[in-house]
Parts: sequence; structure tokens; C-alpha cells
Amino acid sequence: MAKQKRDRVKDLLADQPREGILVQGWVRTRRDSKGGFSFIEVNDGSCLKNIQIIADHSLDSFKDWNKPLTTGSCVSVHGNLVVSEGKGQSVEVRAASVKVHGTADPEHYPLQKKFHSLEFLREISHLRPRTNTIGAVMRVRNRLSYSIHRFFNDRGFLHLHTPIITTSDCEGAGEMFQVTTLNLADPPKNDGKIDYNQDFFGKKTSLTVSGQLEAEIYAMALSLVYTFGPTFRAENSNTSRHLAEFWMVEPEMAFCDLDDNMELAEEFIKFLFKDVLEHCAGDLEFFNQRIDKHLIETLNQVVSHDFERLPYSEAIHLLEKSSETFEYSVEWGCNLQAEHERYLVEKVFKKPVILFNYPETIKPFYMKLNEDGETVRAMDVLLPRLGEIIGGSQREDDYDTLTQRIRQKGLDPEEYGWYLDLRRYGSAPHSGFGLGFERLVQFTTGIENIRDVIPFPRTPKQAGF
RNA sequence: UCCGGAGUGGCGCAAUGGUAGCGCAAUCGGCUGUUAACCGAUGGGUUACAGGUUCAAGUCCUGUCUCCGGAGCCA
Repeated sequence: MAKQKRDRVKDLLADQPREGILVQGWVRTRRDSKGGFSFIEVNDGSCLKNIQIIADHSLDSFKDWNKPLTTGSCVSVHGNLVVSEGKGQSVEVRAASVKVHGTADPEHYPLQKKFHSLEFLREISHLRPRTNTIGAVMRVRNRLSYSIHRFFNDRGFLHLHTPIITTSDCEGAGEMFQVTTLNLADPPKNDGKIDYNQDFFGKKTSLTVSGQLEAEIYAMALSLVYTFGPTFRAENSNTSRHLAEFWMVEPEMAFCDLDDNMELAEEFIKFLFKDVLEHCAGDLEFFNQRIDKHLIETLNQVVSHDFERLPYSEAIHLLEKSSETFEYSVEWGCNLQAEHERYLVEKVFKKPVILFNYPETIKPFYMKLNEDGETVRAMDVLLPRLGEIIGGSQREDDYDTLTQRIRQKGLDPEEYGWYLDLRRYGSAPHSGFGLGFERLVQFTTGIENIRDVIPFPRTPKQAGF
């Protein structure tokens, strides 16, 4: 006899009454009626909603499930999908048999049917996916991930798997996590220094802080590529927007200047928001109700308005002549503070802003120098409240200029042999950007802390689970 | 890392230096086609950790750890 196919709650709730269905999931709540039956709400993760099971106490299996069927227990229910006699749901399941797989002792199971703070849930990361909030976040996260691949695939980009372990300890970005198999208690030494010749790779290696440089290599052959993978920063950052391990999307495009780059970034964000609004409506309504009352409105606004394109110099002008009092004063050449960015995005333009053409002094060596010799073709996409979600640039494609820029920044061109080779042989104008995936999930769910939009957050002093 | 706040039953919070309480959850009972169910009763706490001041410390002081908010770094 063939094994019965499992019905997902999401499908059943949209289905017509029919016989012979099988529901499998976790009990969210149970209410007993003196009418001799129980209301059992089961969730299987397919959607936010639970399905209501009516389980009669005259069932043969009653004596087996009555005691162990509590909040958190796991069940299989065979029965019929019927029109609901009560209010609040159109259909429900009338159980023919109920089986409890795993119990959840109510005296100890931490997830009882009550409100729990996200801070508390973070301490039980192995159980928190069973909550409405985290379940909804993960469905949205999944949709965004799928949608990112679709966006690039539809536009002829190749998904490129760049390495997690890299030898370039000079990428300019933040602190890196070292990768080693050396005995840390007694590492081999040469002239008092650690001898990396004896390490696994024969040199010092770290976890990647960006796949950009490797993506450039492939863009210089395949034209359009993107990476989407884990990224690591060993910065001691303790904020609601930073993780030590996060996922980053990095497209890299040949024959693409800064304008094209900004255009793609804007199109990309709008595509993703639109897609989530369309395909995660139920979950977004939940966030809109419980997390952020303006979430859906905000997402719709982003989708329906052009992003403001603002050169850095004009941003400085706006800030200088502003009547707003800032903690940090501004002048041309300084890094904009969070308060400045928020002022521009939330007060002046009230929509996403793309800042571009930054002073070369505050940006890395690989960004293309403008004709003025003072600014580089860099751009940051800023969203209300969240701040920077995308950072990118047109890359310097001129061999001599790049060599000079490397020296200017106090780096050694010798270390960048293969990177310079890309400019020596068949160089092309090219651009790219990096999008923080968790920040995207934050914005689309309204969740304030980045630790609640990734299954297992890694932050300073936290790598549990 | 810097600035500020916090750590008290399973969870969310109270408690002028003087008997540690409340709500939710849990347990038991009542009621009910219920649905954040409702009503009644019961159990549950070395107040983060280590020192110190005091007749007396959840409360004051010192140190440590962790968490939260903001800043920096950035995505």
C-alpha cells in the first residue's frame, strides 16, 4: 500500500472540503470542550496560519493522545477537511485518528502559548523557529533568496561560487578571521615569527570579507556574474545591523559604469520588494500588525518612487546649510555619520537615496578615479531607518592609475599581481556592488535586530547552536 | 571598542536599606463550537557571579560576565 501523501496546512486552508487528508505538524494550542472534543491548532511551517483540528473524545486513539497532546508536541492527523462550524476559519479538519510523535512536557517546554520577547527567543535559537515571528521571517528570507537568483538569472548573470578561505590579507576591508591548523599552544616559529610555511596552505589564510576581487576575475571573461555567499568580519561590532557572519550578494558587471550600476541597484531592490509584497502577503501582514505598523506602506513607497541620486558634494552642501543641529559637523572630505545619512533620507528626501562620487581619500584603492582627480565613482544606497544596504563602485580599470592608487594607499602593488593583470590584459570598464542580505531581510520584515533575521547569529561572544 | 541602561519564579515586570509581590504560562477544578478563550484554586525565587559597607542588602560600593539601546567600523 502506498504511503499517504502529506497535506500542507497552506494548501488545506485554500482547499475545498474533501476526504482523506493527512496533517503533520506541531501543536500550537489546544482547547478542550465539554462537548466531548478538543480544538487542536497545528502549524507545519508552510504558512503563518494554523489549521484547526476537531478531535472527538470518542475516537479509539483518544486514550493514547489525550495526555501527551500539549503545546509544542508533534502530531499526525488523518481525517477530512470540512466546512467549519465556528467563526474565524472557513475550513477545519475533522480527525479520524490522531497520533502524537514527540511530546513537549508543559512544565519545561519554554515556548508556551504566550508572548515571548525576541531577546529571550534568541537564547533558545533551537526552538525559536516554532514561533510565528521567526517562522514568518524565515519564509520571507527564503523568498528573497529565491528571488535574488531569479533576478540575476533572468538578466543573464552567472552565479559564481567564490572561495570562503582566502590568502589575501590585504583587501582593505575590516578585521579578518584567521584560518589555521597550526597548534596554537605551540606554533612553529622562524626568527621569532610564526612560520606559516608549515600551516595547511603554506601561508596565512583567512575567511573571506568579500568575493568582489574574485568576481572581477570572472566578470572579465563571462561579463555578468554575481556571488551570494557567507561573508565574515571579525570586527567587534555590537549593533543591531552587524553580524560577524552574514550573507552578501555581489554582482560584478563588465561594460558597466557607475550610472548603470546605480540603475541596477535600484531595479534590484524594487524587484525584491515587489516580489515579497506579492508572494509573502500573509507574513507581511503579520509583521505590519505586530512589528511595524507602517511596513507595507513603506515597502510600497520604495517600490513606487525613484531613488534620489545625490552626489556627495551636494550632500555636504545640503548638510552645511541645514538648520538641523548635528553632533558631528560636516565638511567636504569627511565621512558622513549615521545622523547625516538619516537626515538626508528621512527628513530631506523621505525616500531611498543613492549617494555617489565620494572623495577618494575616504574610499578604497580599487574604486575608479573621476576626471577631477578628487572623487571616486563610489555609491551607497541608503534606506530609511536602516541606513546603508548597498555599497558599490565602478572599478579602476586603468593599469597605471590603479598601480598609483595602490601605492598612494600605502599598499604594495606586488601583492596585487593577479588583480593588476586584469588591467594589463583585456581590461574593460566594470562595476559592481555588495548588498547585505540580512539587512534586506530586516527591511522587508520590519525586524529591528539583525540577529533575529538569520537562523543562527554569530556576533562577538556568541556562536552558540 | 566607547557612552548609556538592564540582569528578581519558565516568561514579562514590581518592591522609601527592614517579611520578595503582580500579570502571563504551568498544574488541578468549573464552563464553553472554542480560537490571545473565560472563571476559581494551587505550586513555583540562594534576586547574574565574586568581594565589600551595614545590626540588616534585590536595593549602597568595587570588580567580572551577559544582554539591550546609541556611536564607531561597515553590508
